[in-house]
Amino acid sequence: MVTLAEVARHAGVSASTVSYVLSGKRPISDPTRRRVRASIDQLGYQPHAGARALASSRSRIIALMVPLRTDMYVPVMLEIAVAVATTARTHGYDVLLLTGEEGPSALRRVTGSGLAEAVILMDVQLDDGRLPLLRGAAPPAVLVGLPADPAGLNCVDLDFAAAGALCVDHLAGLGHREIAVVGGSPGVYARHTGFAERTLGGLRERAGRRGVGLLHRPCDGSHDAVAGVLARILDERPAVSAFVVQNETAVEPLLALLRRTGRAVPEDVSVVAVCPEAVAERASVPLTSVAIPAQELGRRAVERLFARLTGADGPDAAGVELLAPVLTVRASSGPPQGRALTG
Amino acid sequence: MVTLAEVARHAGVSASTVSYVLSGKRPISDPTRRRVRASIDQLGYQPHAGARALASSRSRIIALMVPLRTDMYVPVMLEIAVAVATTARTHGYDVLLLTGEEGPSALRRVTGSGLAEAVILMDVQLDDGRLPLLRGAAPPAVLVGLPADPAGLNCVDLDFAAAGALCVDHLAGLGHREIAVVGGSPGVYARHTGFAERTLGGLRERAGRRGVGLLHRPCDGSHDAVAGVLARILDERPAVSAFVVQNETAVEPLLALLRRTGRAVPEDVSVVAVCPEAVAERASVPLTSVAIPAQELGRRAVERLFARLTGADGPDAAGVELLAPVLTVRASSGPPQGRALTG
DNA sequence: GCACGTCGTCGAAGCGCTTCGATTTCCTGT
DNA sequence: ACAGGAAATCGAAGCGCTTCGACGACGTGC
Repeated sequence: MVTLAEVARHAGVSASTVSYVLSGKRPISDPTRRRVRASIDQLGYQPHAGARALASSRSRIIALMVPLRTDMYVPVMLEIAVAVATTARTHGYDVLLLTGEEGPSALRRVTGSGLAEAVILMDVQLDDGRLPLLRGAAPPAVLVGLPADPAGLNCVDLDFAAAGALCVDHLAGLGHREIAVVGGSPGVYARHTGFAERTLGGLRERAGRRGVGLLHRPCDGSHDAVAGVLARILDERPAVSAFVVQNETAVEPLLALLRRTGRAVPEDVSVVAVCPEAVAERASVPLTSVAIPAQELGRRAVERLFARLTGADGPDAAGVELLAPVLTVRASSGPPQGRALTG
Repeated sequence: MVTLAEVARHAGVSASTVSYVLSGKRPISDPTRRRVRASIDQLGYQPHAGARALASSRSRIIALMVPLRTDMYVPVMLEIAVAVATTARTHGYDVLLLTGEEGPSALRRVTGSGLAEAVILMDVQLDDGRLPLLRGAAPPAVLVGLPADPAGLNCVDLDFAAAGALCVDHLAGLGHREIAVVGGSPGVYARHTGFAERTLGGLRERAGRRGVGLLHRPCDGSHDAVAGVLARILDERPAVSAFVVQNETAVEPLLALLRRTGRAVPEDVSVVAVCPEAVAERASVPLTSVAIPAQELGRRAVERLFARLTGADGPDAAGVELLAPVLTVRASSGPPQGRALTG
């Protein structure tokens, strides 16, 4: 292994000079810098990460905690993770992958040992067990998701409440009066996952305001579960003319079942989804949908972290950033049967 | 921050004694050990990762390189990654997340700087650009996947060739004489992704041996793409009575299309998939399938890495480990129309 | 032509840990 | 009762890097 000292000897300068060339923290004359750079290249020098972390007490690593459960939005999770890693690299940082398994103690471990300088948490519950560790100053953190009480926390998420409202607005605008919501799996609600409840809140609020009927049913992604839920919905509210789906695995089963029971989309029923663009575009009927901007979420989370890490710890060190939802109209939504679009 | 020295002072011993208590590399008397342990707990001591890595030249970190593309088996990728992280933790290691974006140089970086002791690579291409860096001794690595020439490399993967053969055996055993293969997206083949080509090889070899007709078509996962591919297959080979699908996103579209065109599964056509169990179980018709054992792959990869890392670098330091495929019969396969099961 | 500030570089002191003798203590065998 | 060992602990020397104060060699202002 090549060390700084060897580079220094090779370039005929002191070790500290090489260090300053690398860090740019003190001015170095042009000829010297050139010489050092050449030696570095020639010897293939790579600074030792541990030594660097020890001396500078900065590891240049951030930890990313992903949920271990795989019952929800898996592709979204991976996309966020990849975006986090990519964005971190542009700042010269690497990403340590933590699973939820170890629980809150994992945070203490990587943070207390100086392994990671900061943390990004995904899949935050409304009342997450990891939150107490994060309030206040101790370790810099950004949550992807929104807990019940975000005071003193740094959060980024899609504005799911607004997303829900947007769906209702779109459908009500088309003339629908009865909407059914096919939600995430029951476990998602049992865990009080923020995004699910917030979407529901937004849907309800806006439906109430516009005088539209709303029926919500959690739903597993399996074909059978969707069939059961659909049957019950149509039984309870025969007047339902539109569905909002917030469960990507339920999308195709739902469309298939509607087709099979002779309901054309969008002529007989409209379907609006909250899901990644890729899912909406490739569905058997291209879906009118509110996109889940996975990449953007990952990127924003990292940017906020670095703002906090490098910035002057300004007044906006903490705070919530909700991305505005965007609804894209595709083929799956239209005015309800027998009615013209009323505008 | 609490240091080793403070713990030592608090316990009334020398720093080295504390270190030996922690590492167990030298015998420490029971009373002393107890005292040290108590001090550690009381002070909330956590060893500094960088210092430890510097002094011992072991970072206790392995790097995991995941593909950045999201066109293939995304949930499988995440599941492998999580299994890798979890298994690594049981050995006291953490996992650094690398994306394919940086390319081979990322390997050099994390490895050359001592950041990671070893590497696990996912989504290996038949002729992967990262392979040259890995041949021979330099840095310990395990591939999840199988390149064209695995000489000198350490690989773990499902035996996709055997999986293909197994599918043919199952269908031929039921009496099918014409099989169509709905493959991964064209990009997968263009990139010469190992598993896709190996499955195809296994399918072809066994089909040839058993005198069964085989037609292969790459296929995107979108509904329209599946529709196109299906139409062409039925056009070219009207006698096709069974499908093998190796593309989880194509599964539901295919089933929906078969239904829509009045072909019952499994009465009129059989469908066998190579996909994760979860997908097979939850499909609109539960699928006879060869499982992709994501967790197992992740776990085995890590175990092999540690065998190599800690082991005596025995003769089997390198080598290929192919997991035997398991075919589970579910509802989607049966004898072809108008024929009894011949055994 | 002399005090003074700059610029570029060097030396040395750590950062917190591991590890390798060396040292002390206490047992064992005879 | 005494040499010889084993067992338990200590001290010190790094691991490779960053960083701070210091220092020589300049140019500048009067």
